Amino acid sequence: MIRVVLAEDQAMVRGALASLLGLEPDIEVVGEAATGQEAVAVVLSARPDIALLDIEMPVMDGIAAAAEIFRAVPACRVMILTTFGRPGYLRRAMEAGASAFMVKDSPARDLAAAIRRVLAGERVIDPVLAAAALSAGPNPLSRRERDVLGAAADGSTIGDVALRLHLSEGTVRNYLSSAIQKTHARNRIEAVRRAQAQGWL
Amino acid sequence: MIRVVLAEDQAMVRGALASLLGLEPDIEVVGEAATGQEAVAVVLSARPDIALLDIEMPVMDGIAAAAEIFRAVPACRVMILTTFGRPGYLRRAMEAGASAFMVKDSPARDLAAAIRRVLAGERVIDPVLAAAALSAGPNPLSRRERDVLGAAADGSTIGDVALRLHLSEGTVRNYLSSAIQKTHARNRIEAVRRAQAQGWL
DNA sequence: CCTTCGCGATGACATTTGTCATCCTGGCCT
DNA sequence: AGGCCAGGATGACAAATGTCATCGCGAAGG
Repeated sequence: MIRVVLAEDQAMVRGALASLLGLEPDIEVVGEAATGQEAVAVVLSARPDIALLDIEMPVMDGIAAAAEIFRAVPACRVMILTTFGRPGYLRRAMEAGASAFMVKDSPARDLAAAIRRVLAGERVIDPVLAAAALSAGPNPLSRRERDVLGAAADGSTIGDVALRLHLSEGTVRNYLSSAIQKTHARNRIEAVRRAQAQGWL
Repeated sequence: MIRVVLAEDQAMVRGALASLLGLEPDIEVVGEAATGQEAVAVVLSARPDIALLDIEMPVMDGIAAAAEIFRAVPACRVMILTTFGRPGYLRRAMEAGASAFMVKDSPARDLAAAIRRVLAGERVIDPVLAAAALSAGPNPLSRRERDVLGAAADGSTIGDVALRLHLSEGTVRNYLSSAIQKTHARNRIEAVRRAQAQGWL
């Protein structure tokens, strides 16, 4: 039996995926989690063969959880299953030691197949996404540029961001300006959208 | 047997939900769709007892599909199952004739139960959301304010929006300004976020 | 050792944005 | 007929935003 731990924050989707995997005769869901933190804990106690993680989760996101599981339980293969096929996500997932990266709009039948392939030692990566990630290149934003852009994403004014990050307003403006240029955007909002679409941020 | 048509754009989630419902002895999934348009067509040909619709779908969203199904196939009860519990969504779904509104982070077991209750003639509405919708009140934005705010949501400049909507720049600024005030926001970006969070837009 | 680069800051500047008062139009309601 | 309101427009003005040049500092890296 292939023992799987499932992490996904939307309970109904989590339950549905569990029932989907339950249909497979050789797969068994031995644990569920709603946050990344919970996922790490469950994997530590259940010691599954596979950890199937969503990325968008509260408390700790799936990529951070992947890194932690990869470090603490090397015997457990980590698979990422996510809504948004963003090149930056794929890159970061691979760096975190994930063995697979797939998106939720591929067919349901592919999931079990991917699990078996991963267990056989293969790496499974959505081919469309792999191409996109390669052509997109790495994240051009510096650490600070990401921080500032991220802090401005919710509509905060420059003053707010400066306060929150303990920076001068002028400095915030400068980082924002360079982020705008690096993303080829025309203003802050476009820069945020572009960065999010690429999985930088 | 309760005959259900399932509309959801993410194939894997759709398949997983189908398998979840397949576990119920008295429920049968007789059709699936990935867009609202497809959902209407499938319901017209399959004549199910229940149409279970996601809201965020391409081509035609779930609310528009709900209205169309309610009009064309009154015997079919429409249920909305969505990621985002936004008060405005609930309100619009009810106006479109939906019999149920639930969010994907309630437990998986609730889904089949809700289907049975709807078929028994009940209306099923997430209680937390119902309270939020009542306290939030109706959408304060006028038709035009929504258009303009929606067109500005992707980071377009005022000039872009004016061009796209065939308005003068000054007019766009005025509508944007009043939308900002009605949403109690401090700038365009906050206004967009607030409006989206409420399900106006 | 010298260069480069990231971080942080300042000051100046042109644009964009948000706000307000005001005007015109055509429905709609009484 | 008169009043009211939404849509559309203009012009003026203050505030926020985006850009640029320039400076200092310290950590790599040749």
